[in-house]
Amino acid sequence: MGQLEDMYLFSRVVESGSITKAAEQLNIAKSAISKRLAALEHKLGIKLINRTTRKSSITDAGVHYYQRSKLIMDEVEELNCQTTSTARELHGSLNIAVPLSFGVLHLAPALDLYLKQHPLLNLNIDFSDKKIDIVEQGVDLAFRIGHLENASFQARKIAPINAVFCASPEYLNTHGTPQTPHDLKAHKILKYESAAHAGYRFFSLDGSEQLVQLDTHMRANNGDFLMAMANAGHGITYLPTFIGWQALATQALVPVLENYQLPSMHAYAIYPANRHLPLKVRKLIDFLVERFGDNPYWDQI
Amino acid sequence: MGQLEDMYLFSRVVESGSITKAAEQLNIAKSAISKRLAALEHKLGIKLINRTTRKSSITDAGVHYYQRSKLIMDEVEELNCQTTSTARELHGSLNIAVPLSFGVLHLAPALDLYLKQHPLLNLNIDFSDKKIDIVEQGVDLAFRIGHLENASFQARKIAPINAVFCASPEYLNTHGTPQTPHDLKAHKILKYESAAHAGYRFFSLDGSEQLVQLDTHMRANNGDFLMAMANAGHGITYLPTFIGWQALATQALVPVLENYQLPSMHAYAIYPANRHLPLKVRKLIDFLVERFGDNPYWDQI
DNA sequence: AATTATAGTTTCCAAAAAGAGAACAATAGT
DNA sequence: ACTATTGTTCTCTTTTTGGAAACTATAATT
Repeated sequence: MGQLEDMYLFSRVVESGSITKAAEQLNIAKSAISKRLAALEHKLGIKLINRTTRKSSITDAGVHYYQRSKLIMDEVEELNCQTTSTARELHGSLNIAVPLSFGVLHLAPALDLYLKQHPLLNLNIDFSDKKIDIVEQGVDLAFRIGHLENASFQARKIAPINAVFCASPEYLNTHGTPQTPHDLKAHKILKYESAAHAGYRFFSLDGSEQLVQLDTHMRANNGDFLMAMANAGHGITYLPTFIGWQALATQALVPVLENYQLPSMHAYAIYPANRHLPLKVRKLIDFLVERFGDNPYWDQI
Repeated sequence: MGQLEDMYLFSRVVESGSITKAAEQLNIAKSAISKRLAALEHKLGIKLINRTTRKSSITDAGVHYYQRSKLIMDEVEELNCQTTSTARELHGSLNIAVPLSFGVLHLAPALDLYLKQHPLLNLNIDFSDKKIDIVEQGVDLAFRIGHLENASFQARKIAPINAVFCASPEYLNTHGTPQTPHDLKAHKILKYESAAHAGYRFFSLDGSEQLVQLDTHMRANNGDFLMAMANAGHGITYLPTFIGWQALATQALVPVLENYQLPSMHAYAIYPANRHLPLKVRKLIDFLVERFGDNPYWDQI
């Protein structure tokens, strides 16, 4: 195998953190990686990765080689696209990680369309709400909903995410309809995700702000489940419209506290902070931005 | 084989001008080149070289791919050196073409030393006075003596080349010693090379210039032969000091017309006008410049 | 126009390289 | 000390690659 392929192999080892993980991601035997890495090191005459039985650490020379290799691989990729794309379609594989609900509900149909437009692309998709390390996992593209904390990657907004407090009419009939954030304390709250943010920060329409701590009746890391529970009258949930739009449209769920807002959120496409992002990925992002836009279809009802 | 290796293969085909020549230079069967080039084109989805049975011409896409490939290969080469050289010697192969006389007399001893300093280098040397196309031949380095006409390559002066009209004492005793350029018309001239420059342009020490056409008694494209003939009393020759220095020192040959000069010449190292010249080549040039200098040993007597 | 010479392709076969899988070795964490 | 896990080594199989010669097409020659 060629030098360029060795570079790729090596970069996968570096990014995934171990030979074993790299082998899994690349779907080849770890013995192959071990051998080729050793061969590369022998050819260069210098150790790139210090290996102990339990952990590997990159050497100084390895860091340098890795960084330069990245640039070179980017250039090759770019050249291949440039040379090819004049006469050909987007092709190759698209490795993406998507959050469960948003992925199933909105990305899946969009990807279906995108792949029909570019039949030479093949898709490798991982549904999960875990916040993966895109570099370590070696994915081309992932998605985040909410806010971006660290910026160890590039990001682009693909849609605004609105959410409303809502409940089933039956529930509200029984328990009453809250008029102020404070009223929520008397209600059963169905909350998304972990204990990370224990309180909600409300902005009223006149601009004033209040923080309200709420006990939760149920907690889950899946929006569809929370919607189903709200539908079944289990309480009030703060539901993104991309999940609840249809239920809200049919009045199966009714919004409450419409005069108050919580901090706005966005859906982001995130990708490794490389110098160059492959055309197939950029095009996909463009496509999604175009499809969802500033006022996505699920908010247009 | 890897993509990078394909690039190299392709560039050799482009530079040599044909698959067959590239195969000869690379010492592999032309069938291999044909197959791999076809595979590369297939992968890119575009023809890089238009082939007819008798000649090949590069396509537009091919030109683009070639140029970009060159840059990429340079970067890889540079990276390899950088990564490697911290802990290792110069290595790899050195492909050079040298002129016959100068090569045997002065480059050979220098190369001997250089290779002893860098034992991991292996040498591939072609002695010939033909002016080869360094790109087409795929050599790393070649040498020219005289003047550079076209500049389809980079060049660096490695030594001044002086030459004097001289003859054996016996000859001068018999035929007399010329005092002016014009006097040479009465002498037997042993001339280097072809009919290219039929006349000599003399500069006298006071700066005046005169062109003298001389008939030649003997013509050869080998300086050693001309020196031997002059030694044997066959006539007057315009002999570079790098050939004649010892004969001149021992008075086996005596200079004439020392008050006149011909246009000055230099020995040049020439190399392809790439962006980056390999370290092993640059070091060799440095070494030669250092060794010969502005006043080479053959002129210090 | 027929012939010749040459450049590239194809085909077949041998050789080399690469990957899989299992056994093995080494060590960090328990 | 034990265990789990990581990387290496070994053998075997599969895949890829390269060489040789036959084949094809066409430019140059006659």
